[in-house]
Amino acid sequence: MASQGKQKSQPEAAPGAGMNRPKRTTMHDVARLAGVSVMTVSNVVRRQNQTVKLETRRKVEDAIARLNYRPNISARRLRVAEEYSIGVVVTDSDPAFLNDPFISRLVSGLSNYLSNQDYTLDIQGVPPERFESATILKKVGNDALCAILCGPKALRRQHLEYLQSLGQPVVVFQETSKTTARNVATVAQDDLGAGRLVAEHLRRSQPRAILFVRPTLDWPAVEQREKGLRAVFEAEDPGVEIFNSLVPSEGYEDVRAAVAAQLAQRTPDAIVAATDSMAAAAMEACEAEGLKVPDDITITGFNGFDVWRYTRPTLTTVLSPAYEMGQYAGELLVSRLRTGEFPKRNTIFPVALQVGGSS
Amino acid sequence: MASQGKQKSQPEAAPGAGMNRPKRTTMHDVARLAGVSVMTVSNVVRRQNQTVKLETRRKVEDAIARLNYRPNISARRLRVAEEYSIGVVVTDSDPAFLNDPFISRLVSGLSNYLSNQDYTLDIQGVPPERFESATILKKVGNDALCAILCGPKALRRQHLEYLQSLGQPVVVFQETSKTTARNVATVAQDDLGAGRLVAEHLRRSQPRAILFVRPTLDWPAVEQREKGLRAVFEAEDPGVEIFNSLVPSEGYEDVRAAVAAQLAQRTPDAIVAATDSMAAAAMEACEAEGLKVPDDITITGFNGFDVWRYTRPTLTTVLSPAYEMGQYAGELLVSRLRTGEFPKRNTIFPVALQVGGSS
DNA sequence: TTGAAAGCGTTACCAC
DNA sequence: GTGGTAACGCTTTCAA
Repeated sequence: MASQGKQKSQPEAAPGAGMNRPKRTTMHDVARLAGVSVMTVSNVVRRQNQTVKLETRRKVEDAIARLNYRPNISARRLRVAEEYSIGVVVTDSDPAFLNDPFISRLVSGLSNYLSNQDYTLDIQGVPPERFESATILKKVGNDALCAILCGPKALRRQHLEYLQSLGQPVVVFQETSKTTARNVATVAQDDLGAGRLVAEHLRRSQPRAILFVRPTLDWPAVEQREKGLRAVFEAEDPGVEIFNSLVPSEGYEDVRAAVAAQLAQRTPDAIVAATDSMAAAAMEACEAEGLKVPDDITITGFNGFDVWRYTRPTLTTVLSPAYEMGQYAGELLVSRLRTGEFPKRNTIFPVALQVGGSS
Repeated sequence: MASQGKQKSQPEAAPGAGMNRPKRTTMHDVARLAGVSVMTVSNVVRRQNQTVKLETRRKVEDAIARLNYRPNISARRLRVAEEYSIGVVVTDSDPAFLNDPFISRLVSGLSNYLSNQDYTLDIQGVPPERFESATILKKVGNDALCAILCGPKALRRQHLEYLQSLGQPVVVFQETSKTTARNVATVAQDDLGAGRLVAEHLRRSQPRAILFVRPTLDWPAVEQREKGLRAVFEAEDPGVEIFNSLVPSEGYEDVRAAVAAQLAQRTPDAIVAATDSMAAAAMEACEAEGLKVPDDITITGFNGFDVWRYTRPTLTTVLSPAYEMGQYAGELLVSRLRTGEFPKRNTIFPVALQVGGSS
């Protein structure tokens, strides 16, 4: 409607997508205004302050402020052949890939560490079947990569090999097979131990039959949790039967329905769910069957962040150091980039059982 | 232990931080191997396939595969003067800034949309008091920015002005003051309406006193929710008293304690909490006081994603289209970058009341 | 203490 | 259809 007060002189139609993008101020503009050379501006910007006379520096800083100058990071990256940037790929079938509390904490920790080191963080979620087409992997725009992979072991291995072929340092989360590849480090929490902790805890109530509820889509962590759980019972109470309920998704409704169907056939003494939110859904199914938790049936989860507080009874779960793992991955990568070596190849973070009212 | 079979020739110690970084393959390497010029390689890489003879293209693609070549995105960005990248800044006092379900969904939606458009997403969380020092803002590395701002209105305005001064397109989330600045668009959900919806719903149970539980640190959304709530009661039932409980953080324990302290003094008929997780904490405080929800006291939340399902009774809440808002912001920005104009300046997404057992 | 020149890897432009 | 050349904005190097 009303035309804006000030009419900007239209830069002659630039070609293609760049249209209407105002020309950015560069070091040359600053240099011209300050009456110095670009090199001096560069020295000021890069805080090489020993080199620049105070008076000159003031002039330059003044010009920078007047022109609102910010350095072009792509030009710098090109010149110094470093990106000061880390890329994160998450394979997940859920489009809201950041919504998983483990992932959101992991990425938060990583992001904060990297920001403090003046690194940038690029993030991309991708469904497992399209992994190799992730833009972040097709072009070189990061010094190193982080990956959170899901899916069956063979697929994950394939993705991991693809990552290695890129020739960049990579930190892989939650992958349990050790690596000696110079370019790869793994960071995981002790999910095997987590499964064991839950098993040891459950043994006290002497269950005869345990239902393990897990999503169809494999997560490495889920595999490990089941493995740890089974290992303890096989060794200590081989009579205990552990049977699985595979749920097509981790969605609350899917899990609730699957557990309800299972309970209609057969009622175990204990339900071990692969995650806390799945445990909460299982709890609702039990409730609906009139089963009292923990008296008629016990329920436990994994990766406790908040959900365990909300349910009634509260959930027994295993606490995860996800945020710290993210930070640590940042340390590993920055260190790898600076020294040429990962300070540690395979790291496993300990976890802790937290007993709630549900078991 | 065992030394790897193949011994790589060590590139002579490069200076500084770049050490051990292997020299990357460039278009020139590909061109040399394929026996063509760099321009031809460039044309193949950029899919200018009409221009390149099939046979030539095959040769080039072969060389690319053999050398494992990936284009250097910084060089391209510098040359075309576009970043194909969007930056996201989140001000939050919680280091795990992605853990908020609203933010994690918003960013997921944004990220997915941008990935599909071959844009990269940079993300950084920063405490409100250090906003202007966010690396993502200090250098130019994105074509446009997104911001989720918290804190009191004056601070947010200051941050918004700073963003505008950068001269890049910006989408601000959850900011309610309309803007006509050519470089700024706002995307918000109808939190004022959300407050009203809750109020209208509560009126049916004819409360005399309502406790609004909110964090000390202002979020624009929280302001709006309170405003909507109060507006309805002021207009329709002016006798109803609405009093606030300010909680230092959104942490479960803090909220529980604050509400417990409040209840010890005075018991309202209804608690309206600024978010669902705060509502869950409030519910526990009521439980501890022996108050039956919803008979003795009702509880409602906002921004329902999952928490509402977990509590007993389930929470009455207002559903948020966070994921869609993120996607839409992506559309706005890409469109702005392509056409020079935002297709829409201020967008408000509708929300929906979802009645649970808690009210 | 300052500055001139070269070059990072890519693409626009234009000649062949 | 193909390729030579210049330029994007910055930093390294070295000379003044």
